[in-house]
Amino acid sequence: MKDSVVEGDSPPSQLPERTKQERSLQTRAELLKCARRVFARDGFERARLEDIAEAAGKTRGAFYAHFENKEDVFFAIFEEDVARSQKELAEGLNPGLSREERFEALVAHFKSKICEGDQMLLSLEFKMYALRNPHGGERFTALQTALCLESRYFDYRTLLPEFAVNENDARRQIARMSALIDGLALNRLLNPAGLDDEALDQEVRTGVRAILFEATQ
Amino acid sequence: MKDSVVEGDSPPSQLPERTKQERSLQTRAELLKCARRVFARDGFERARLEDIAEAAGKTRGAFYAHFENKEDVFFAIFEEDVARSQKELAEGLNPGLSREERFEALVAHFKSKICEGDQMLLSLEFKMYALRNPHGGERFTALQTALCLESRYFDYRTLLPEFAVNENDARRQIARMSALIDGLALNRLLNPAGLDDEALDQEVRTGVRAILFEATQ
Amino acid sequence: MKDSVVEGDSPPSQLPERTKQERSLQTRAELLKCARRVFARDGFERARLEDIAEAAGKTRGAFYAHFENKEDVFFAIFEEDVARSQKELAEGLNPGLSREERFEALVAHFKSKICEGDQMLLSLEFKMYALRNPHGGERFTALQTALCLESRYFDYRTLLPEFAVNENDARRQIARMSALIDGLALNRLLNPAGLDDEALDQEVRTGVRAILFEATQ
Amino acid sequence: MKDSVVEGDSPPSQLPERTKQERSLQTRAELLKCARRVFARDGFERARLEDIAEAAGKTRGAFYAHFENKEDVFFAIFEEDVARSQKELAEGLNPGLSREERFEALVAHFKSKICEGDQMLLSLEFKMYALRNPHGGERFTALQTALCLESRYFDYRTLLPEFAVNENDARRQIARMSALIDGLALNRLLNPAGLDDEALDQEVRTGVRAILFEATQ
DNA sequence: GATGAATGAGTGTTCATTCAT
DNA sequence: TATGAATGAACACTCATTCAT
Repeated sequence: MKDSVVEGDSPPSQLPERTKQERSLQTRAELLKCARRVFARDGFERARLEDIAEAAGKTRGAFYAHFENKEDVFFAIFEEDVARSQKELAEGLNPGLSREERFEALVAHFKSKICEGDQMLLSLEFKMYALRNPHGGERFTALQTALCLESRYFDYRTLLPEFAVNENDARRQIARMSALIDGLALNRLLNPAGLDDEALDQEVRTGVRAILFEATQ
Repeated sequence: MKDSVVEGDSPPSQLPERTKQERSLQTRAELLKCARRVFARDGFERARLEDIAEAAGKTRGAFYAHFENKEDVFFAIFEEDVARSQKELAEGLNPGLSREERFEALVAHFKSKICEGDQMLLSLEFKMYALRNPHGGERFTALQTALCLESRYFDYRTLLPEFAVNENDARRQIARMSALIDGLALNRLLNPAGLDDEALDQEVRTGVRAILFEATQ
Repeated sequence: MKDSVVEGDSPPSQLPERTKQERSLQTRAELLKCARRVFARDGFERARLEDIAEAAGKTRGAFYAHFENKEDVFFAIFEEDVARSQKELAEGLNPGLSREERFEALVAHFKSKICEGDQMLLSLEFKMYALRNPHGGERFTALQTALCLESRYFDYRTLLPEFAVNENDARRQIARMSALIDGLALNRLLNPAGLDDEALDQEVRTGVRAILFEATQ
Repeated sequence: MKDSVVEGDSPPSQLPERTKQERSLQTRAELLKCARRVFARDGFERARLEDIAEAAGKTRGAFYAHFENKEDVFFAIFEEDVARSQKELAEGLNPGLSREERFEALVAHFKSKICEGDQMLLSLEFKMYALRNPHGGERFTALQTALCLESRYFDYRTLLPEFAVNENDARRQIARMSALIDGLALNRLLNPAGLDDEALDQEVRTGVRAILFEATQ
């Protein structure tokens, strides 16, 4: 809503596009980008397909050439976000790091996520949606899994040996991390003064340290 | 479809009601109770006034006799919830308690809140709504304040001397508590196995202890 | 399309209406009447709810206060028509009639049906719809039954002893009558000159006589 | 969803096709065949051009390379059908036949038409369409004429001397035949049990005999 | 206070048709 | 000839809100 991506309202790039397929992909990408903005700003229910299409300089028809329906884009955004998040984390956690370095990488990753307002707003929206729409389907299950484990692509056990070997314990660690991030992000959005950068840093450090290193938990 | 839900959760008391005013208040209370359920289940946007009225055994007209509009009930629920939460906490924190007892009271309060699914769902919905509707108004500002400080009615400084004297520091403590609760509640709803009662207890204790007693923060 | 009812486009009667319920029933009746015209003129698919509502001097919303959806009115019209047709026939066939008089009553009934253009257009539309939408449901089955037997209300065996005692034979007689009427009506609408009143009379007489009185068939 | 129907009913022949023109004609023919199926199944309004194209293993674009628009294929199908029907009848009625043989040929022709469900469904759809779309145009007039007289190509007076010399009388004979066929076909589709092969045979025979040989009509 | 018929703006979705390639 | 992305008009249906009774 506030911190939307830098290239913001700039019109779809007029670069010389080549093939039909390329233009199609670009259209899809632009629709997706605009959809992200609109969903973040208005929430799933209030978001209007027309707003999305218009923001991308297209019509509603173009939207339906690229997505099945409203829920479809919503999922597409989510999948993109999860994939990107995993990739970023994996890149930050290369195998050679020391224990403290891994900790720092994780803290940095979480802080960066929390500070991207639109991203977190969307993530929270996904979770609320998931809570209220148990109308299944494969894609939805994947959503649930990813939201809980966030580990489809990300082989956490290799990169983060601090994760418990026991599957259930690892699950719990992840749930606690999610809780940490979601809570901080939501309340920082609502009350930036109450959770300034310093407080945020401290909270994330304390929380992550507790989750990663405290054996008993 | 009409009278289906007459005997709701706790049936509208068939006792000989006295004055018109009393019946009116009861109608309002029932509408409010049903609205809470519907909003928790469907979210603000998707909730239908007709569902609310019907669940209370009334019609849309009755609804508008007691509330201005959809947003009005939404706020009314919120105000009721905040007031009740404050009252419960205040009751748990009577002035004679020791430091550890206060800590336990706070932990119990938070755990109980987190475990009431509908309550937290509503609370999260309020916060999402607040984030997206900065369209002011006195009542809305109160909402914001209450959500951040939760202290309109609750004189925290008296009952919880652990709160910082410095206003800003107190604000931060409250923000951190909110983050703790929201995060845990949301992710517990999504993934109950990942945050079972034991994990929850531990998290709340650790979190609250850190916020209350760690001077440096 | 052509021969629509006499009171045609005359505005909804402004008579002093009494109760709320009465006005509601009148609205429903007017919507139904207009829907009949529009469906007859445009067919089910092309008919627009807005046209129907507008013709009745109401808005789309009013339509949905009285009918579930487009299919619902369609069925409602059909049910009304079947009932009326049965009633008319039953009235024409009082028990004291002679064999020839019964024959004449039947002939008159069929000729009158065939000559009501809108009515037959609708009836044909129903049948085409039934052929293409086997998506069941109780109401639809009733439609099918009524279309085939047209005998839910009409006790044909009592009033028309010429009907076969054997259920299957009676079914066949009814099917043949339907074929007679539908064929004549459709082709008369298409080519009035080819099936003028005289030819129609002759065809109906010959057809009905064959179906009623020829034992071997 | 894309290539699902490639091998359709009779698969597009994979034989080495020669010229571009031949392939074009084949595409057109396949589109036409698929269009017939789709129109018969869904009716004119509900039929989707995409379904037609897809069934032929082509895209919408190919459709528009061969037909003006939706109505255009619809007419093209109709014209093909009328031509084929005339041809079949003419082949069955070679000049040397006796009066009874001509009768039998006619009966056989009609029975065969009635029993081809899709064909009759389409024919009925054409007639309903014609009734509702008097928006002229040359082609449409031809449609009307053909539907009424079915005699553009078929010189009935030569092959069927039973047809009246008087133009109007002949017109009536044709109208009655159409009514006979349409009625039987429609009600047989709706209620196959009520009009089984035997009943159908009898009806057609009686009807055709009356139309052909009864002087007074 | 309560009813419920009616309003009317709003929105997701469909689909015939066009057009650059 | 054929593709398929894009258009844009159309339309069924929803629902918060009003108001006469």
